[in-house]
Amino acid sequence: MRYDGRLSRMLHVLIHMARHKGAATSDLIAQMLNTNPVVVRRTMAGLREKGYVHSEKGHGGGWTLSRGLEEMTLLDIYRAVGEPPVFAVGPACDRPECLVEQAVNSALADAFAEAERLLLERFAHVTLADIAADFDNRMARHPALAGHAGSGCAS
Amino acid sequence: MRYDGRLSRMLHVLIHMARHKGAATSDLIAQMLNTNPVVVRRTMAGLREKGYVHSEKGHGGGWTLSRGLEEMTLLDIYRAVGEPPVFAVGPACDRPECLVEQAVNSALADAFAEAERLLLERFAHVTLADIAADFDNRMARHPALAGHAGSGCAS
DNA sequence: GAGTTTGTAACTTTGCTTGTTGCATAAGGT
DNA sequence: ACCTTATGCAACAAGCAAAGTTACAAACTC
Repeated sequence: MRYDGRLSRMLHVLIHMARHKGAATSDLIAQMLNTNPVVVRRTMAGLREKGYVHSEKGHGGGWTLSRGLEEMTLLDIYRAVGEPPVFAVGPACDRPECLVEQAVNSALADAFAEAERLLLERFAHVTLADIAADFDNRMARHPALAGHAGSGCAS
Repeated sequence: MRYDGRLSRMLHVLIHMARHKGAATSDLIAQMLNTNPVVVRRTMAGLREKGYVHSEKGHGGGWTLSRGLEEMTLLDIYRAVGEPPVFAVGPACDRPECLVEQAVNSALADAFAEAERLLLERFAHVTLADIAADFDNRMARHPALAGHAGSGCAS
């Protein structure tokens, strides 16, 4: 089963936007993510609804941040992209009649709930500014890799 | 993104097998899971390789447990079904050149690693016998729902 | 008004999981 | 011996969800 990369991609974009002067067009963002502008609009729409970004049409339009990176946590963005299911494994069926299956689901659900709680709690304590700071550290060590170079990710 | 239900299904089957006299054929198991025998063989093959179950051909053949439920943990079975990825969300790309993306991946990877550690540790402490005991409790409260009734799970 | 850019709907492509079919292999029953 | 019952396995088909694509309307700037 393949990963849902929306959270990762949006974090990536938001931090780039913070370093970008003026509005970033869907086209520009799509190039950064190696995808296409329609997909960008689709995903960014969620962030706009929650008030993290703003979009403007027409000449000079595009996307801008509505607040500082220190005011956005991983949890915020996770929720804004639609709170995709965290776990890739889960119950085979939601309302099993079989009592064995109920017992199995219950055991798994307990374990997953605990892990999810830990994960989201951690998400809540990491701001995008923290990640940007980590980026600055990496940048200081490898100044050559500053830009995006359009290379993105081949995978 | 849809769940991987292999772990759940195999737990379900193993507990049924423990209550079943003699070998259970792939066909019988398939009916319990509302699937078909080939899929059962495919998945059970992993458990056989790890030594949790045994299969025999021919008349009276089928699948049998190779050890008691108290000697199998959730972790064991999770590993036997191929250690499917636990998380449904993840990095958009594995070896990003972009330093921003590296910082993002690093932040996410830390959080996921911690949650996964917690989850697997919990898995290691739950035996199938624990789940079977829970089943017995449910059974005591709802004796009418004892069997499978072939209904399985419509979803 | 001309040129940009987002917004959105509909459709196509892609990748993965599951389901299905077909046949070889092995064991038991008569 | 021969037939029936099973697993083992490979190859193919179907279904589904995410991503990509196309097309066009709406809104904004110059």
